[in-house]
Amino acid sequence: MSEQNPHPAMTIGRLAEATGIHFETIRYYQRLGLLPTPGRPQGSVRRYGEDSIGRLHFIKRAQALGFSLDEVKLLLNLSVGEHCAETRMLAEQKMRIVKHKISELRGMQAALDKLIHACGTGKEGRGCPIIDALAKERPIPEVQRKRSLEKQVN
Amino acid sequence: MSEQNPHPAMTIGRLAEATGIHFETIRYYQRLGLLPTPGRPQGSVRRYGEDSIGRLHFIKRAQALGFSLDEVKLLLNLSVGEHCAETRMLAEQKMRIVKHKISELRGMQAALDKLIHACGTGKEGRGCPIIDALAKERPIPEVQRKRSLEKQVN
DNA sequence: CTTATTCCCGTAGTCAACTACGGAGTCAAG
DNA sequence: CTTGACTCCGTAGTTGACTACGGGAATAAG
Repeated sequence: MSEQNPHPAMTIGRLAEATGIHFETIRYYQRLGLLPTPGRPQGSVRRYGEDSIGRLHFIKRAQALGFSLDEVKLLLNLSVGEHCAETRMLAEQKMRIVKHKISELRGMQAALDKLIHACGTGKEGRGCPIIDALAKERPIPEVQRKRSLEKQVN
Repeated sequence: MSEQNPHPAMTIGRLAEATGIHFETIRYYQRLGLLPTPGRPQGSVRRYGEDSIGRLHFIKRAQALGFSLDEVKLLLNLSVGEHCAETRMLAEQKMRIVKHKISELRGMQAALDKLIHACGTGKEGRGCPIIDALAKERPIPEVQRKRSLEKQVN
C-alpha cells in the first residue's frame, strides 16, 4: 500500500504512465533496439528502472528535433563513448534539412497567399481565381516532386 | 511515322511522358477518381486528350501547395461550378497549417542551433554536449508529439 | 506473320511509426 | 481461490502516396 519506493522497478504499464508513451510503443522501441529489454526477475513480469524513463525521454526529444527512429538509434550508439564529431555532423545535417524544409514551406506560403488575395479581389461568380490558378499556371513554387510535400526531414 | 498530330489522343504511355508522371501513378489517380478513365475507341487501348495533361498538372500543382490527394479531389469537384468560398476556405486552412509547420520547424532550428553551438565551445572528450542535452534537458521546443515531426500538413 | 513493345487490370508490396488483436500466462485484491 | 487487471509475444492492420508484379490482350515494327 504505502509506496515506500515509488519506482524501484516498474512494470511496462507504470513506465508507460511515467513517460506518457503508449506501452505498445515502448515494446515497439524494444523491438527496434532503441530500449533494452530487461529480464524477468523471479521468472515473471519484466521490470524497468529509472534509466528506462531517461532513455524514452531521450528518444522523444530527439524525435522532436526531427530525427527518425533509425537516427535516434544511431545517436544512442554514439552516446556511449566519445563520438562528439559524428554527433555534431548529424545535428548539422538535420539543421540543413530543417532549413530547406522551412524555405519550401515559405514558397508554399507565398503561393497560397497570392491565391487567397486574388480570391478576395471581387469577381463573384466569375470562376474562382484559385481554381483558375491551379488549372492554368505553370510553375508554382516548384516545390519537391515526391510524396505530397512533407515527409522526409530525414 | 510523321506525327501530324502530336497529341490528338495519347495512350497512357504518351500521357506519362508528356507530364513526367509515372504511368502507374496515373492509373492510381484514376482509381482514386482524380482523373476520368476514358473509354476504348474501337475496342482497344484507351486514349487520352490534352485535357488529361491539364488535369494532371492541376493535381501536381495542388500537391505542391500541400494538398493531399483527398483534398485535390475535393478541389477538382469544387472546380466544376461556383464554389469560390469553399475553395478559399480550403486555401486558408492550408495556409494556417503551413504557418504552423513553419513555426514548429523554427523551434527545431533554434534548438539544433543551440546544440550545435554548445558543441563548438571546447570540451574535447568530456561527453558530447548534444548527447548530454538530449539525455538531460526537459522541454526542448516541445514540438508535436505524434509521428516523427513532418507528415500532416493535412 | 512474327516478334517486340505497350497497355490493361487487379493485387500486393514499400516506407515510417505506430496501433490493434488475441490467446496465454501472471499477479494482486478480496 | 476466484476474479479481473495487467503482461507477454507474435502477427497483422493503419495511413498516404506510390511502385511493382504478372499474365494476357492489342498494337506496332520489320
